[in-house]
Amino acid sequence: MIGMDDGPKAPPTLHDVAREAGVSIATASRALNGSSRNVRSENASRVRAAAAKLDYEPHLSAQAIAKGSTRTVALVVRDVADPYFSSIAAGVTQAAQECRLIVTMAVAGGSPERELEIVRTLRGRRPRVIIVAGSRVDGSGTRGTLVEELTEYRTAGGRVVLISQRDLPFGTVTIDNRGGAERLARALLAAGYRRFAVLHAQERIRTSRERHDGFLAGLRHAGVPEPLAIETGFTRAGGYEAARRLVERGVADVEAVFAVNDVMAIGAMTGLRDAGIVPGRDIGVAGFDDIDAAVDVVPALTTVAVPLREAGLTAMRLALSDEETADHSLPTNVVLRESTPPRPPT
Amino acid sequence: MIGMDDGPKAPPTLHDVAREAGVSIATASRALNGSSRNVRSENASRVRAAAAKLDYEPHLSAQAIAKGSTRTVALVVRDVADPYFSSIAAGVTQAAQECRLIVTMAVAGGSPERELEIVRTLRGRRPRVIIVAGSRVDGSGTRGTLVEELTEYRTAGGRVVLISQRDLPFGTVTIDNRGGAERLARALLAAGYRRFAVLHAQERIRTSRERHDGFLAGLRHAGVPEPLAIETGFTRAGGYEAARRLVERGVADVEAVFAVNDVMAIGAMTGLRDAGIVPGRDIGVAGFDDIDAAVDVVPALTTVAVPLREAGLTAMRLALSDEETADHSLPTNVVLRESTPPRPPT
DNA sequence: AAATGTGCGGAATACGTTTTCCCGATCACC
DNA sequence: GGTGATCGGGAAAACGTATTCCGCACATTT
Repeated sequence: MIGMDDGPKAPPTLHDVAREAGVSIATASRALNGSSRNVRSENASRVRAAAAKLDYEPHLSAQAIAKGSTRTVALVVRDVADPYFSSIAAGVTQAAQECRLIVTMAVAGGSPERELEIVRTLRGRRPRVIIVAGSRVDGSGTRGTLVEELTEYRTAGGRVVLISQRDLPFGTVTIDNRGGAERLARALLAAGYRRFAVLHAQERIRTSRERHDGFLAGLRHAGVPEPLAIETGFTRAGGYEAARRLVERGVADVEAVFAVNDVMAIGAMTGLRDAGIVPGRDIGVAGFDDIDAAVDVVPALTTVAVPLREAGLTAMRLALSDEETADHSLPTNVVLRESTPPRPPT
Repeated sequence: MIGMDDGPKAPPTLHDVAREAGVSIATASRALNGSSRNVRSENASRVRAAAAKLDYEPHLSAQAIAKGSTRTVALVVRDVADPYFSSIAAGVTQAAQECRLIVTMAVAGGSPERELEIVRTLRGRRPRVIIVAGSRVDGSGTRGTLVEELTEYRTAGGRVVLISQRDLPFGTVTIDNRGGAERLARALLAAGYRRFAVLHAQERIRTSRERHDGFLAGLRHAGVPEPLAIETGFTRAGGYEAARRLVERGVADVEAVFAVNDVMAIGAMTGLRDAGIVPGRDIGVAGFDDIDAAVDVVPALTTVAVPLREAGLTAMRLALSDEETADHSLPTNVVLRESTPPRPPT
């Protein structure tokens, strides 16, 4: 036993299995992944036995290169830890699993450059599908080359699906932000609210813009004053800060605050409360997304439910369908809760 | 142009690049990924130019098979949408990115069989590292074969790191659940609480057990009555339901509720409130994890902060270090908030 | 019984890289 | 000017699998 090498032992290959079973590797390959060709059942079972005995697992890279295609789908998101994206990821993962596909995830962190770099190196993995969720901005400079990159990938036979990114020549699944916000506005009008403040993010963030526009559209022709618009960050901290600004300015003339997403709304509620204004009693608050926390907050948050997991599922299905550039829009649902109690008519 | 095939155009290969640059593929390969060999700088730049012109991206599977190793790390979690795991995933992803590694994620969904199946097929991808976070149970039947599978993977040269799973012969990073719960118990005692209820999950869920045990240990020798133990699901719904049961039973003799994680605690708060008992005023509530929602809930939740992202980072670092089976424990921190106000001495 | 088909095993090739090995050219040194 | 070393280029082998192609044995038809 002198000189025995205890280093890494190479995993068994198809060759080993074939030898163990006493057949050629061609037969072994055919036996293990049912090809169009038949193999005598006795040989087949011997091969299977050998594979089990050696604990053989096919080398996916080798298969990929031999077959010229992989079984992976690449998902790029802005941030895994954000419930918005992780819900989408859960949907994608679930749908992929049903098709026996493996999903690999990359995190772009909100940087368009990083996003571009990721998509570029992703091509090297030759995934069957690339799904891009939540590119941060639109219309900006690097966006163009991202489109080029994806187009090139598609001409090489890949499938591309974008989530929450309209107007690009790929399959897209979008959220009905505009319609949801519009219906929310109407619901708030119906509840007796008349004077609003809107907490929104930068114009270039499309989701924020769409929700803001939709809300204004819902208010139109209702004869209510133009809402006060406050620009802030797309985060909880942004909502908090905006609420403070709102309070400083004086809040007597606003009856309800609409924040373009739930985390902002929740931050705003805390901000208002810290300033002595009780959400749901002194002022109405509404958000958008219906994240889990919306029901746990007090008062429970009025919001617009967005089927995020569903969006992931749909994206995956769209990718596997044969429509190249379908646009699939998902409906949103207004959910009224205690943060916007009906307001007695003045 | 008749008969022009507009179908998928194969992406350029190293061969194409070499031809374009007028050199051999060997030279092209050497020029593109600085090998130990030198190539004349003129040739090198011509190759680079050709690669850029053709928009060449190396086929990672081919590289993997030629080099015999990949640059991927495989992460298996129970559920991406759960903030607990997505935070860990964020940490892993970040650390991996720093090392130019790609992370692929698989979701086990809390099923040990599925987990085993995943790890098995994962071997086929020959990742450099496998990180398993939150296997659900321990000591059970399939656990054994999972260990076998991972051991085999390691003898083949792979690195294994387990998160939140002690006592297994691999690198592990664990959370100091016991200590955190113990200190939480002491803090609550110091705040004047004496009579507790503990909302916990099944015994086989290790995290739940450790936190429960730690809490009891913190209470020991304090001369307080044995806490009331209520078993329920490890989820928000479980917490809600347990709270209802607690209220039905009669809640007069409990001063504070400790739920073994935050989502349970938050569910319990809602459950209590729905029954007319106001958390933070009528009864104290504490959780564990310090998820983001803990501060947005009203009253803000007393809890034990767990460095989840950090756990992911540490796991990745541990995997890349050369200690085979180090055990890295991460500290936890008690955070007192409004859900457990100091209680006036009776 | 010859001709034709059919079922199945195996050798060989392909996939896109990296790497080893060989070979010619240039250089340094005596 | 010969000898050896160094440098860099290219041919070819290797990685592990899928698949094409060839050939053999056997069954079916005429």
